[in-house]
Amino acid sequence: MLAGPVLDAAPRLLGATFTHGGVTVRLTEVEAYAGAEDPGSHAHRGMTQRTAVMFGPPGRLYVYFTYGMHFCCNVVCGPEGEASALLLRAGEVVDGVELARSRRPGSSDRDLARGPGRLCKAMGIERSDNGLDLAEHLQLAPRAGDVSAGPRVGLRLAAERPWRFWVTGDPTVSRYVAAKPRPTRSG
DNA sequence: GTGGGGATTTACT
DNA sequence: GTAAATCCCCACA
Repeated sequence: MLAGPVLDAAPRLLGATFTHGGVTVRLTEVEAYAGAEDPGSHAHRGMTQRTAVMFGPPGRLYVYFTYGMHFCCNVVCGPEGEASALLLRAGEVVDGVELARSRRPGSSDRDLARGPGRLCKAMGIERSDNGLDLAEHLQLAPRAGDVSAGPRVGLRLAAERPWRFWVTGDPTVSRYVAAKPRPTRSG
């Protein structure tokens, strides 16, 4: 049961607070990536320089760059060598709101960290934070509300696995958008 | 050394 | 709702 530990950790992370760059966020949405066996995970093709952090010990931050302009961050949750992690998809800014606003001008408070790329931007997370030890950044807390589960977002492989978890009814949870097929540039 | 794809967001219609 | 923006990473030769 490789997926076991990650899927178990997901509900516990919801409601927890994550502090970085002077901003504190209450996590409302996460997404599980369960090791090398998971076709949707970056770790699927084995350890590379980029995914090395995922294969390392739990409790560290895995940051990656995507679509040429956005960072996304994960919390490594599985034991060392398993490469399981939870993508932090959304949260509510509960402290450092002004700093978050300055990083995301034009955004409403509700949208400050509503989405993985937005969350990283609001918190000032970037490539240099890859591998960061989260021991003093993550604070588990009692969760207000129930947890829902559903399909993952944005993936073209194994997206149907119900490994996205969110706080039921929370307004800062991102809207589900199915992966869009990309047109080939060859035409 | 080169080519193709990606765990997204934003602006415009 | 649809389209565009844009760097990095990985696989192959």
